[in-house]
Amino acid sequence: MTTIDKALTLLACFSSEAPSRKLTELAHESGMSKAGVFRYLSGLTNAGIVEQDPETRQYRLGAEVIRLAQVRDNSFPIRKWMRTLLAQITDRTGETCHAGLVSQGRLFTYMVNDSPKSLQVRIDPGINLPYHATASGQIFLAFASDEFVDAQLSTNLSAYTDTTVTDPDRIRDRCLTFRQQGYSMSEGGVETDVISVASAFFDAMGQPAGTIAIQAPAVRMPAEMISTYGLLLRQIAVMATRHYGGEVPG
Amino acid sequence: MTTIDKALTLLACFSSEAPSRKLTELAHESGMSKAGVFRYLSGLTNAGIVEQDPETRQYRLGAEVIRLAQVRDNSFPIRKWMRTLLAQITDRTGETCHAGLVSQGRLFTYMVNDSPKSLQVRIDPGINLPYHATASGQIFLAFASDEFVDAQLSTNLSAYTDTTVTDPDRIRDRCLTFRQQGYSMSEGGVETDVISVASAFFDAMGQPAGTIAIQAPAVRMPAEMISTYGLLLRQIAVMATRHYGGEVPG
DNA sequence: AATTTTCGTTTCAATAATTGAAATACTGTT
DNA sequence: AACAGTATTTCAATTATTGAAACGAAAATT
Repeated sequence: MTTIDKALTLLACFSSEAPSRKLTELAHESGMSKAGVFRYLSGLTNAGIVEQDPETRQYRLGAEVIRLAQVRDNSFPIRKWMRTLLAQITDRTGETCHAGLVSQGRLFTYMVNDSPKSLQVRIDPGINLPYHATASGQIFLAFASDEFVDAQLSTNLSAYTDTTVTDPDRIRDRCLTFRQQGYSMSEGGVETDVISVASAFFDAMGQPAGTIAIQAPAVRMPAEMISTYGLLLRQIAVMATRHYGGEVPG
Repeated sequence: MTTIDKALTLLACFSSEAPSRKLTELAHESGMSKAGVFRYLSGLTNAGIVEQDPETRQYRLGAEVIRLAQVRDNSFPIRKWMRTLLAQITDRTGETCHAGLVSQGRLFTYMVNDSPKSLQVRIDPGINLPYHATASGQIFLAFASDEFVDAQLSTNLSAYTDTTVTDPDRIRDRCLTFRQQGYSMSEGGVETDVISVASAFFDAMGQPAGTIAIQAPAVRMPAEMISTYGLLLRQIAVMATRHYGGEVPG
């Protein structure tokens, strides 16, 4: 492992759930020495990738990552067409929807389109989507490589609610069905009384690149609506695959 | 200079103007050996910060920077209130406006709000704003430290149009006036027939952190309107400073 | 107000990684 | 088929990285 790798693994420690981190915390979490982490953070700070809060001395991501994200989006524009696709979904369903993207093996909400209704599911961009407990995560697993699925399901699968499925074998079973259907559903996987439905879009090698999902209060989601929404999402996801320059497998 | 510093300076080579770069190109531009640049890019690729186009073998920024930017925005939310401020500007003026942010000494467009009119100035987020040739850049210089101004004005100042001011001393003069006014203006600095007006917002140490600007076709910008818009932008920028947790100097 | 604890930062000699020139592999072109 | 332009890999000399421990500063506790 090179110095650069070590420095950059620190970036994985920053998430929406824990956006500001103390040095000691980072040292523990990454298993590296305090002195080393300090030096790595100094380097990242020089580049503007992270910055240190002058008051709390905690480290957080810096303004440079914003510039880089804009540049990325100009060179590989997803935002532009994704916005349109999500708008179509909310128009037709009246529900909150989001697009998930995978990076470094982690699936996160890339873009969210809020429902106009007053009772709505609230979700922010940049949130991690656990594979085993979300519709997005499961449809992703359904099309991912065996090694990837094994890696994900061999970690500790937290039960966010009473109804979270945490048994790896049951998840594998469900994913088989989801793959055939082309869409997945999850009831109360992360939060009770929330049902979500998701479909995946693919890259040029036919590997899943991201997901598109609807999240709605369970009371607005009778069984027949789930399949209707699922088919809609599958259609939209095909368009996403096309925009992405990808290929739907099989 | 540490290995990390060297690897991360490569990131500065990626911009909206040149989002995809060849290895050899990067080696030349950064003045580092080809082998070194290759290793650095490998590290950055492992972390998902950059990725290589499988066809052209060119390097571009990766999906991880998008996740990082979302996390940054959740921990230090500028987007949320900036959107509202820019909307107010376009509502009141009918013109395209943008917010600029500084990172690593470079000012770039952070957010753009398009004019509803059919004749409008087109500008994308993530574009570099040259200090000497834009209204945003000049109002930033007007409040920046002497060292910063010296550094910026001692580089080659390109003339984008016939009317671009490239004489450092004249720029310094203009900045003095702009500082007193609290807003700047630039006529045809980057593109002919475009006038822009800008104001700055500040961080907790009273240093300029970013800018807010209007860009309009020159034909819609008589002299008296420039000062009206300038005063509006100054007001809005004060609000931005407050949201940012900063302090207006003087 | 004094003490303890916690955390960030610096130091330094042993160690292990980085370094770049040159060779090699690859890709598309003449 | 040879060529030109790139991207990778190799390898021994060199140089930076390494982490334990010391230090300093701030916060929490007594």
